[in-house]
Amino acid sequence: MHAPKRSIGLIDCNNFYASCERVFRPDLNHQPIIVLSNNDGCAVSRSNEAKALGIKMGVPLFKISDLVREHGVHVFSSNYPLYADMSNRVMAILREYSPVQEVYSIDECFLDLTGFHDIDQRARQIRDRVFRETSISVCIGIGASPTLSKLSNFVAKRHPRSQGVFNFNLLNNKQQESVLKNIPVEEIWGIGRQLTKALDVIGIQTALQLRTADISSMRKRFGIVMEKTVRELRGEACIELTESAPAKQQIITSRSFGQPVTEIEELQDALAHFISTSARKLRAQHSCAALLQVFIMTDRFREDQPQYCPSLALPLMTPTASSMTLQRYAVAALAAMFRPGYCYKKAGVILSEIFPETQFQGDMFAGAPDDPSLMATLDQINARFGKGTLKLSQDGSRRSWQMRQDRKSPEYTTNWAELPVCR
DNA sequence: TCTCCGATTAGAC
DNA sequence: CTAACGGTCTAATCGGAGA
Repeated sequence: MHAPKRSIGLIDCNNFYASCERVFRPDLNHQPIIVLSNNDGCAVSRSNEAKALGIKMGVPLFKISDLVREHGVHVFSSNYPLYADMSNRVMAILREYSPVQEVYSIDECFLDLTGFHDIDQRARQIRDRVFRETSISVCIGIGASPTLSKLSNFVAKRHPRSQGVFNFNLLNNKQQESVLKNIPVEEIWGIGRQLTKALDVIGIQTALQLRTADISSMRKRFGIVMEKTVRELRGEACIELTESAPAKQQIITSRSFGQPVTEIEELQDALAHFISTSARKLRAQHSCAALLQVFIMTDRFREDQPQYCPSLALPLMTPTASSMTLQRYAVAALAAMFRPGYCYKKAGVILSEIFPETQFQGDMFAGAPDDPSLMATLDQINARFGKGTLKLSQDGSRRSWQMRQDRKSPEYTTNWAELPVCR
């Protein structure tokens, strides 16, 4: 007896960040748009028109400035509060269509559609409803495994004839083969640049060739991940959907600076801010951390300048989630590492060795532990009155290090103060 | 020789 | 005018240290 064939759906928003920007700027429909990464560095989302101009994913803005000027490409800084809010709206709608949802990233989610009647029809309903209620268009791929659902999503995106929905399960073997033959291996989930190169060496270039490769020799040569990928291509679901995200094992906050930083005070201010962000995330998942790592670095692209990229790991005797305690350690680490005379371009903090907070509460022999109620109060006030209402004195008084965001749209859906006013 | 651990690699978005 | 290239996260694997 083998398991009945499953129908996994993968719903992916089209050009998500660019689409979010267009929801509130309908005048930009049919115009080329790009959205930039942090610090206005690289293009990370492009409307179809921008793709048609040849703007590649991840290209730095300065390399396409001519193209942008000549074709009047509309350029936006990333507006995460807006994208996160739009994402929540889309995901809430999708959740209504299956008892099993895994939100995989800000713009895509898996739905287990196994057992539903007329799945194609249901997928089209989902797509129409999401567009009607959010103005975001999505494509839906369906397959017997998560890998096949991703692959089907790729087909749905690439072929307009599919009208945004492609169900691999409806194909006979001959049709499956002709689809897989036309998909290059690098489009398969889990096959990145390095594996593509290594597979090419042994003559595997298409999804069909990978599906028919010998499992045990693929495993021996490439490891367990590859074995699962091959099995999934054959319709055997090896990757389980996980509905609730497990607590993070590691929390990183790091940023490139808007301009080079030379003074220790500015780095201190930035690190204090990064600690606040990380510690808040830590408390939100009811954890505490036993290891703090701090790093600062110069600009690796400036080969003409001296480079210095120190980092320091501080094991914490008592695990903590207190912003104050962590800030003190971070400042001490910085003092130990800092060397004057360098142009620093980036810094960050890493919290790891993360445990549930309860595990370390009420140890009366550990000396004076951090008082969690102080941080809880701070979090509550900020939740009620807005991010940054109350913060510690180290954090964020100096702004020279902040990232560039010259072209950010208003936070239309989450901030009254940024709503454009009609007059 | 086996096991554990930190560092490195690869991938996703 | 110039200079300008992102941020988080996980899992697997590797290689050395210590049992």
